[in-house]
Amino acid sequence: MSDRQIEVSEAAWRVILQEGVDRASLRAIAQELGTTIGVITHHFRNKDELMLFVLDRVTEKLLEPMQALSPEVEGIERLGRMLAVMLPINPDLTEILQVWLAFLGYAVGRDELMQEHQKRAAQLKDAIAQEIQALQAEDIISPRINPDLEARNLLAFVNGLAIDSMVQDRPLEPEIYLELLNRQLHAIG
Amino acid sequence: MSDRQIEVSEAAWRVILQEGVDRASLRAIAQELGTTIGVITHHFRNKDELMLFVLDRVTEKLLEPMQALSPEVEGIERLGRMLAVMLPINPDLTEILQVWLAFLGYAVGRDELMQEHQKRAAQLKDAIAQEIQALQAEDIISPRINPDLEARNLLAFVNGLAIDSMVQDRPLEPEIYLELLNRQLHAIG
DNA sequence: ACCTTAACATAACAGTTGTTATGCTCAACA
DNA sequence: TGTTGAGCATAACAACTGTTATGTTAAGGT
Repeated sequence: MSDRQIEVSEAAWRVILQEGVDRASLRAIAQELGTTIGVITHHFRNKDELMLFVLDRVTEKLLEPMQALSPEVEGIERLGRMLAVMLPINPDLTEILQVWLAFLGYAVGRDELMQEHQKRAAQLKDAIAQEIQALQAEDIISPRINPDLEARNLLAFVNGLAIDSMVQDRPLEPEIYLELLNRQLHAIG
Repeated sequence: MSDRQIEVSEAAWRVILQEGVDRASLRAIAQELGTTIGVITHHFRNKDELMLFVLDRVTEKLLEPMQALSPEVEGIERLGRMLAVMLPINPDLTEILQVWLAFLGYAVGRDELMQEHQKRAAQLKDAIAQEIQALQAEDIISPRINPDLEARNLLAFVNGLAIDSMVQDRPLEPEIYLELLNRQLHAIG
């Protein structure tokens, strides 16, 4: 994972946002980078490898802030914060979610790529489920609920809100997204 | 909207599911149809028009069962049924949702196409919001909640469940999706 | 019998795609 | 000083893209 690879992937990132995944050709990416395709072919075996690299960066950008959460944040609020990093509440997150959605749609009809999504979704789900279990151990959440199911439920909700922000003509105010998320958490705690 | 146009769009539908939107070329669609591309070019001005036609069919297949709901079904159950037609609880719906997701991802970086999605999403949202208002008029739902916001909230949830069924390695049981939806409805009623 | 038109098939078009091979340049090292 | 390799540019490749023009065929109407 060299610096140059990251630069290339970020050029690809921008092309995907502006033109769409399927139109993110090597030449278009190279142009966005301000070079020729030689740079890309030198740093990546082929296009698929580059695309997977970009997808990796999407996952990173979502998982990182989750794992970087201060240990001071505890209880239900911690769970809320973990989920809030997937909410379309600032331009950065909106970008990430757009690229994620582009890749997800791109994976329909591409079984191998869809499996990659499943791997990453499983990671996310496990992280949330684990946190729920921790909260159960602290008697903050009822032991009767199923951590795995609840994690999927919550992730479905934040994913849905991400889509909402793109398909509704205007996204809701950030505070409202957060409020809706809190309502979900309240239903558990 | 001739019969032949529908046949072509359904061939396109199948190619999208099996190969992906971006790989649904005119030649691939014609082959799936068992003809040559002459059929397509004769019945559609260009490819974009065909694609929009397919997108229309996605919306139809979601809105139709919503509007076809028997007037006997009333109250909260009616709202639930309206939303349940977007749940990944049978193969047909799973197909529809996959094509929808493929198109949605395809729309990232294509502003015109994204606006089409927004139009259709607005239709859906209005239908749900209207039903909520009706329930408020019948004193079944608190007048304090915002129909529009609640409609977006509920749609986000069912959309999220649709995504869940694709990115999690195994979809949940149909009854569980329905149960999760019911929980959402309970939080309102 | 003649004309028209719908419904295709076929072919050619210029443009774009990812991949591969080859060549260049310059810094690091022996 | 000579050699090696990384980093990149350039060019050529066959395969594929949507669009358009031009046939062909058969049915319907007059």
